[in-house]
Amino acid sequence: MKHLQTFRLIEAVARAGSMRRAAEDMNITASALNRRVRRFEEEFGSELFERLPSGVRLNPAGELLLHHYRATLSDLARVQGQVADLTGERRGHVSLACSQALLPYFLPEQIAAYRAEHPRVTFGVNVRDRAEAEQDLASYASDLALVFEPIYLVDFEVIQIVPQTVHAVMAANHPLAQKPELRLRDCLNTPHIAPPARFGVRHLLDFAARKGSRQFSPVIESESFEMIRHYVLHEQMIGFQIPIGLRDPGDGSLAFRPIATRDIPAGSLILGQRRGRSLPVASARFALRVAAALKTQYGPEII
Amino acid sequence: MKHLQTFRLIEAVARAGSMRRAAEDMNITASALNRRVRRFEEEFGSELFERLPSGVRLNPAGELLLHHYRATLSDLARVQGQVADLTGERRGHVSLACSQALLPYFLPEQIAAYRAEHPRVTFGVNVRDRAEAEQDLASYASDLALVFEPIYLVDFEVIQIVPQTVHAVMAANHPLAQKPELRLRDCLNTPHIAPPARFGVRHLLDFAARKGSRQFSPVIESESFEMIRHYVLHEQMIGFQIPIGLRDPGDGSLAFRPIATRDIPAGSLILGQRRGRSLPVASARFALRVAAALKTQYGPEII
DNA sequence: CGACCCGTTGCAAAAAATGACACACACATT
DNA sequence: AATGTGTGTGTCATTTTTTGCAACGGGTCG
Repeated sequence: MKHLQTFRLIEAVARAGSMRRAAEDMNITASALNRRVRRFEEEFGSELFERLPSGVRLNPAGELLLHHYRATLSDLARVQGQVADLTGERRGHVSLACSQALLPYFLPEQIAAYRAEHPRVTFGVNVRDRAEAEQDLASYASDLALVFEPIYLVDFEVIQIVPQTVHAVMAANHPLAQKPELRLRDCLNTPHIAPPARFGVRHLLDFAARKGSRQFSPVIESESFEMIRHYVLHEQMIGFQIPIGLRDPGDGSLAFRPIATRDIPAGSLILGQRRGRSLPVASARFALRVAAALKTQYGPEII
Repeated sequence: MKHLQTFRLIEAVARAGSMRRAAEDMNITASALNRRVRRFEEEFGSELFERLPSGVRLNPAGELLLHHYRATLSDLARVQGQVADLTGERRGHVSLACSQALLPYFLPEQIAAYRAEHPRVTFGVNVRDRAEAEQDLASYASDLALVFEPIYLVDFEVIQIVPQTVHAVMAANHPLAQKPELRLRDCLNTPHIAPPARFGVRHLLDFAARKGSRQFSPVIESESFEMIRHYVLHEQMIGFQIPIGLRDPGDGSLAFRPIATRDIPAGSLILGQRRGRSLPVASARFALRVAAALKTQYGPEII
């Protein structure tokens, strides 16, 4: 949209931290860029940047304006989606921030099913930890977030929430695989592999261990849930994951068992959006579908 | 704001119903206007108008876009208000739609008090009946609405609500002025003057009369509450008004008495805004003040 | 001090928007 | 049927706006 060009430039300047660099990024001269910014500032009635010897930085007014721009952009996308709806062709773009556990099974299934109905809708999947996901929503970088145990919940509007019990993942021949349900002490007393503290599963584990005056001390820490899932096949060790990220591979190699909820209470997997925002049509529809799937597959027990 | 010029033109075309007329309104030629509209339509990806032999009319896509424009405009005004706040000078504009009863005493006092603190804030007061007020909010023509007995309440967010008992207004020497409280039958049995059906007070009167199998039939119908208030001084007749629009002139000429709430239940005077909208700073502050004043002066009895 | 990067400005060239006019078409009046 | 008036839309010269280039002043770092 051409009428937003000035905003795009301002955003580029804010991102680059320098007029000249931004000018290069946007393929215009520094002088042209500078004059557009100055002209806009005059019209707007306030400077947008602090001019430092080393470059520029957004001042509070600039922050506010940039926020307005992002909100405007988002609303315009929504309108264009609705218009596309009117003309019959469902197109659009869905961007979502999600936890790793959703990647192997749940999200591919959901996206594929949605795209089977609406082939012109494109997707952007951003893997984010709990904190990043909410920041993504706040900056309009993602329309939706699907995260396990989000943190702040400010400006975060819950669309659907389902409980997820922490499961231990291990090789099928692991001794603990005999028991139908594991206790926390079983896990702490055997070598284990887990993600770092910023992930929801680890957070629950740490918290539960501290509560029992124990310490959770993994032999291996890995950011990749996929690596954890595979590693337990190579060494007698247990990993951790939530049910939505687990499925029996069918070859009998992998086993997973729930950990007693009296030791570790079930965590919440939450689908949400930025509070008060009207999502683009495609994102809103996809959110409905995901919410329904979550409820069907993992609801409706009370948390 | 220059970057919204195209939207302004589109709005003008929609309003005028004709390119040429809109061009004249906006002081450009029809060809220039036409090209801007066409160019935008192409960029936007959809036509905005139905081209009829007699002119143009917004199509659904155009309606959606225009709504986006108004929302954008409103948000930009809010941002500018916040920026003005940052720089210390409180300026801005408050537009509100209100019922007539607020005009003689309540609003002038409130606005004057507010402007005493913030002289750079300007006001737009639009007198609207119950239906129009809500439409004003929906189209962003007014930031706030202060109306008696609003109708639809869709997309209407209540900020403050206070009860208002219908009062009879009459000359001090009117026989009914002897009683401390009037019954509905007293009113129906004496000549009366009232506003038309679209006003809240009349609505309550009609409704109450029908309920008692009577009919409310005023001798004079007037849209002007001021005229009603003055007319009862010239002829032995009773008019109707809510307390917020009444004050003893001090010369003993006018009397007003409540009508028993078991005959006519108290109506609601409601301060509200468009649902989900973030108001400009000035409007939000003014709303807070008005809400507090309403609560102090007419609350907090339960309705 | 010189080299470098920063934002900013003057001026001429390029690009975009505009105004004036002509055209095709639909409808109402003559 | 002819005419007149309204509509939207093209064409082209003209005006306005924007841009690129080069230069300037000021700050920082080696």
